Amino acid sequence: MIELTEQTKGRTAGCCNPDLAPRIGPDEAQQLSDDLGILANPIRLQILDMLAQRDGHVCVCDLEAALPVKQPTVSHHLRLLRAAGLIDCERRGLWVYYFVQRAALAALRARLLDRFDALGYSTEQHA
Amino acid sequence: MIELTEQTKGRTAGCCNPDLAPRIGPDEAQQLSDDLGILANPIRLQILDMLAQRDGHVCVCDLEAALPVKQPTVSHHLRLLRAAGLIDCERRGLWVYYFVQRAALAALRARLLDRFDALGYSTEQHA
DNA sequence: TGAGTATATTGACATCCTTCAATATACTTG
DNA sequence: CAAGTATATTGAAGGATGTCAATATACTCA
Repeated sequence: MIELTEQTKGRTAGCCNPDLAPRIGPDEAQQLSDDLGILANPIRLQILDMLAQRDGHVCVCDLEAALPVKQPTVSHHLRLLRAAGLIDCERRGLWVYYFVQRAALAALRARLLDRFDALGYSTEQHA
Repeated sequence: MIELTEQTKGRTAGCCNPDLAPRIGPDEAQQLSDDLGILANPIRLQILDMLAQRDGHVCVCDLEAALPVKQPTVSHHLRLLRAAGLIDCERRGLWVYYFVQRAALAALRARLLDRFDALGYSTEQHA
């Protein structure tokens, strides 16, 4: 009689690769998921797009005027993007000017690309 | 007296680029956001990773064994990934085998990269 | 046909996310 | 300091998302 391991206990044979495991661990998966999550919102994407357009700084009232949400919502998304390190701001008098953190954006892009390539092209080159 | 347009009405001058607008419209932003959203979950990332590893098909029981969530949850995420077109499945007898849709993954990757490059490198080349 | 296994679906619950009105804070200008 | 404007924060409401127990469905084998 064969001892069943915890892994295989309760599963019949015949279909299974009992040693299958993700190459990304839970922590890395969570980190990557957070990276993607901060981008996964139409307002935030549009904000990033506008900030990237005007490499010089952009004041909040312009963003507000160009977006289909109210001022507190714009402020909310700006805060999330700032907490994620993707943008930063600078106060000039009455106005606050936001700008993209290109280094952070580039790092995020690199992380996503690494993962994506590992995902899509590990065993075959093309569909 | 100067007529105020709808755009500039209610805003003072002095800080503003009144003609600022996102290059991505609401629809495209929503689509991109959906693309990112389907990836923005640790379980789904790990599922995609495992499916990409074994290019041959993988049965659900293996996924279930390797993931820290229960069977209905695995099934739920598989359904979302399938609805997004990123994976598909095939029944063989009692078991259902899932596999990556490499073409769809490649297309998604391309869409994200396009946007990302437009975002990060429109006016300057490096941080 | 009936018992058993693999996967899917349903329904409920908790948590997070988005949004906004109301309010607070920061700053300028008179 | 007072009044006015720009932005941030708070608190609440509604919707979306993730999870699981229970159950249903699909299939195999005796």
